[in-house]
Amino acid sequence: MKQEKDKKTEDKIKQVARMMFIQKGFTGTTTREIATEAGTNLALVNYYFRSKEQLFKQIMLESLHEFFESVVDILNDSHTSLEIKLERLVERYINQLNQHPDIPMFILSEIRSNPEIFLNEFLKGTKLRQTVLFNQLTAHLQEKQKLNINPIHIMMNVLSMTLFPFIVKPMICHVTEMPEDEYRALMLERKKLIPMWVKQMVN
Amino acid sequence: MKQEKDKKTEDKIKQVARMMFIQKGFTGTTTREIATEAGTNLALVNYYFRSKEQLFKQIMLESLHEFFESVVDILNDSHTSLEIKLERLVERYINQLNQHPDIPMFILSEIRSNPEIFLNEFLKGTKLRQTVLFNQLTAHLQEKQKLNINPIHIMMNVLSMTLFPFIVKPMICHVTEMPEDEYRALMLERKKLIPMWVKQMVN
DNA sequence: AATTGTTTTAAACATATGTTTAATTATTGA
DNA sequence: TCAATAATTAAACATATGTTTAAAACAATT
Repeated sequence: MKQEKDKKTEDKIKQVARMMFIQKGFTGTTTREIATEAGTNLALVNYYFRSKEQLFKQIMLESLHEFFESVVDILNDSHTSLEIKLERLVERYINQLNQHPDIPMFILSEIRSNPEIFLNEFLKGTKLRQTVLFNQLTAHLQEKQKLNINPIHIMMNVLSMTLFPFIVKPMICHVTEMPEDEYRALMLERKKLIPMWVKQMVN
Repeated sequence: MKQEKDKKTEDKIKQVARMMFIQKGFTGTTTREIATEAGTNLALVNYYFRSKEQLFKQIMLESLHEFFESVVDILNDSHTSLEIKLERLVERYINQLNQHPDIPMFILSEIRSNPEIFLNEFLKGTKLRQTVLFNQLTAHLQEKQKLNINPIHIMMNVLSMTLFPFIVKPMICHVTEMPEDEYRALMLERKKLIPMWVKQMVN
């Protein structure tokens, strides 16, 4: 072991690579850029991570984990009502997205450019229909005589209204001539609004 | 002029390039692939379109036009009510998306990898706040005493619920274990559902 | 201080890819 | 038919980029 003052080069490379991959994707990022940005030598990227692809996979796995982990325990909490789950889910997701607004586009872009590998390798075993939330939602729609509405619709609406605004932020800010911080404030309002709208849908 | 039987090579190149750009993005597509796929010589891509970038810009402009044109006349029709506009907007968008489901991701990916150039060059002059729909929506919310809800929220919800499901189709089909045609059927149901949900939001 | 193992470096390698060139072939109009 | 213009081709060019190599610098242990 050598240095303690500045972060070990291995970590520095990874940290820089994460930022760049998330911002510009796998093909949009070069090993030389990573090395330069990390203030190290080009060969060290391969020395520590074997290949660009290995490095990428590590980072993608962590991003996915970060992205799903934060909500999976809410989805499967058997002690809370549907309403509470909705509120918590949206609240936590929007907080998460405010901190890491580029993660969804990062994941979606990589799915697009490599669907099979991505879905099979990274997302195997992720089953939405078996969550507590999904079952509660299904039961609730039955009670309310809304059998014509597939619960997937409602799940999709929650995800759509929560995630999509972050995905299209640059575009919306542009076509509405809205500064970024004003947009961010709007996003925070949605923590209360989305659960309210969804409740209207299912009642 | 030479051939009439098969489409002129220039058109063939463009047609093939469009498919590939939309599916795999700018950096994910090579001029050699385009040439091979079009059954022509590599140099002809540059012969007819000067550069890969020129070719891309043409295609992107057309895609954007295709994407916005189909709805801009609905947004600005001064003879229809808010309700009718919502219904028509969602209906037409979903039809459009069923035919070209990859266009949104295509546009969003390119914005991501090149935000400034994209927004300034391709989207200048697109102003959502000046549409008839936006004004009607604003007035409606005032009438209904919903001044605390920024009309942008509602616009965003319409776009979110309409577009997002197409963007995440591969992912959702995977985590819900749903075949693609079943998913497509769900999407068609949303033509009626989304306007209904949005009306609940604003009333 | 010498040995050993780790980290860092510069350079080279191999390949991919956008672009250009110069020559050849095909088409058109006089 | 023939000259001029357009279309096509194979090859070369220039550069970018992931990866590897071999040597040097460094750190730690004995």
